[in-house]
Amino acid sequence: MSSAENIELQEKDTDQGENLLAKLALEAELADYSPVKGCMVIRPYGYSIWEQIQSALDKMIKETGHQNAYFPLFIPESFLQKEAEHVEGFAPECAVVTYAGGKELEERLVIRPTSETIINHMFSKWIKSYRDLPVLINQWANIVRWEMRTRLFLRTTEFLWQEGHTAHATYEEAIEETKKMLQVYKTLSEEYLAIPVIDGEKTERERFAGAVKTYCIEGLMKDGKSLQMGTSHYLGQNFSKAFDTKFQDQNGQLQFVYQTSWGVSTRLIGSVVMTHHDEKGLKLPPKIAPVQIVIVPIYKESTEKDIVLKKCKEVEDILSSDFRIKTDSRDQYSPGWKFNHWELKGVPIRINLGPKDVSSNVVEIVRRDTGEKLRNIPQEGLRQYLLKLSNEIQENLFRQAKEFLLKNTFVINNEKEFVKKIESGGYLVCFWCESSTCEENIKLKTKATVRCIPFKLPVDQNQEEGYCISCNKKTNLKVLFAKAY
RNA sequence: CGGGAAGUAGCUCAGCUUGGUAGAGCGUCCGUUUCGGGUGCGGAAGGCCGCAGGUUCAAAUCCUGUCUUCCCGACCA
Repeated sequence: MSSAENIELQEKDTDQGENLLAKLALEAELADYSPVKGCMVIRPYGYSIWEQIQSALDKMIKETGHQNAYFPLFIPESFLQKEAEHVEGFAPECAVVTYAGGKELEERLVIRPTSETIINHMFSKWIKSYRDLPVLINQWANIVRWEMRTRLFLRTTEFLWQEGHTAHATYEEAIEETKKMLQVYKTLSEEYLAIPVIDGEKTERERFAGAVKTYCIEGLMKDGKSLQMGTSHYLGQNFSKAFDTKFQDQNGQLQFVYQTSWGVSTRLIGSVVMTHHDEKGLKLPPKIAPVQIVIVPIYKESTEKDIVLKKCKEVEDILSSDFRIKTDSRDQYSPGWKFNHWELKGVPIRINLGPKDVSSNVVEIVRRDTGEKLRNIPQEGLRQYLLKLSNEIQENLFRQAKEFLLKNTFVINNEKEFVKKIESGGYLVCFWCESSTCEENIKLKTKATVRCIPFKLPVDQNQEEGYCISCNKKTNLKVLFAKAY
C-alpha cells in the first residue's frame, strides 16, 4: 500500500463508480487476479472477512438443525442431464473434465456448478422410509460456473459458497424450510453485514433452473444497482423424480421427497464493499471485520517509544478477549500513514495512543463510520466504552444503508416515469401483470428487471390495484424493479 | 462469445507514429531527519517491455497469433 496508490484511488473514486469494487478490493488487499480468466485469489484479509461470515452463518445453519457434509467436486456428466430444466440452465456454463490419468475419460466429469444432482444421487441411497426424513444437510464448497463476463467477488468463475440441501416428506415442510433459510440469510445480512435487504420471490424468468419457486434477498448497492445476496429454492419433486429419491410413508406408499436448496457465496464480501465505503476506503461492520480495533502508537524519541508501546500492549491485553485487536507498531511508517492505511482497510475503530495520552491516562478514538474523533477517553472503563461504540457503529452502518435504500426506492405508475427514474438507479415499486413479455420489454428499454416480488414492500404503496408498468393491464401484483449485477 | 481500449520497475505511467544501449514520479533499500493526518534531505538497488512466433544486420517499437484486465453488448444467477 503506497500513498501514490491511495491518492490514485481517491481521484478515480469520484468519476468512476463502475470500477470501484475492483479498485477497493485490490487496494485493501481483499483479493487479487489470478492468471486464469475470471478467477481470483482471496487474500488473507479478504479471506478473514469470509471466515467471519462463515462462522456466523455456520452457527445459524447448525442451530436450525442442519449438519455439514462434503460432496465431491466432480459430477458424472449424465447426472446433470437428468433434470431437464437444470441441464438447460447450467450446461453452457459447465466446465467439463474430458481427459485425466493420461487418457480420454469413459464418462466426462462436470466440475460442479451446484450440487443438486450428486446430492440427490446420494439421497436416493440413504432415504428409504419417512423415518429417515427430513434430511438436513449443508456443505461449504467451491463451485465453478463459466461466466462470459466476470467481476471480482460478484461473478467469478470459481467461487466459495455454502449450499444447503434438504429432503422432506411433505410440501408444507419443504416450503417452510425454504422460507426459514431465507430468513436466516436476511438475519445474516442485516445483523452481521449491516446491509438491509428486500426478501421476496423471483419471477419465472429469474428462477433457479430446476426450482419450483426461488426466494431471494436483494440488497441495493451504493451505485444504485441491486445485488442478489442469497437464494433459497423450493425444488418440489423435480429432482427426486429425476433421481428416483423415494420414501415409504406411514401408509406404506412410495412417495418422492420434497426438496429445498439454498446458498450464499463470497459475493457477500462484494456486497459489503459495495454498500459500506467512502472516498477513504472500506467501512467494515465490526461483526465481520478481521480487525475490529487497531492501535496506532505515536512517539518521537526512543524513551517515549518504550512508554507508549508498553501502554499499547496494556490496552491491547485489556481488550483482546472482547475484540479482534492489533497494534500497528511498525517503525517504518508514520502515524499519519497508518491512519490512512487502516481507514482504507475499513477497520471500524482506531485508537491513537501517544505520550500525552499516556501521561493523562486517556486515549484518542477515531470512528471509521463517521470519521469522528473522540478525544480524552479515559482508559478506565475503556472496554465497556468500546463494546458500546462497536455496537453503535454496527447499527449506524445499517441505519445509513437503510436510509439509502429508502431514499432510493420509488413508487412508479407509468412507463415514461419509469424510464426516466431508472437511469439514476434504485428500486422502483410498480404494478406488473406477471407476463414475461412485459418483463422483457422493460429490460430491453431500460436494462432493469424484476428483482423480486417482495413479501413486504420497503415503502408505502396502499393502492390495491393498478396497471402494469409495461402493458397497462389491470393487476394487483406489486414488484420491485431495478438494474442488477 | 461479438465490438472497443489496455498490458513497459512493487504502483501510476512516458517511450512505439519515424526500429538503433530501458525512462520518470511514487514506493523499496541504506544513511540522516521526522513521527498527534500519507515528513524533509542525500545515496542505491530494481525491468525475459504479458507470452509465443515472424520480418529485420537490429524489435518495447512493425506483422501474426495467444493470454489477462477494463468498458459496451449478448449470455447467465
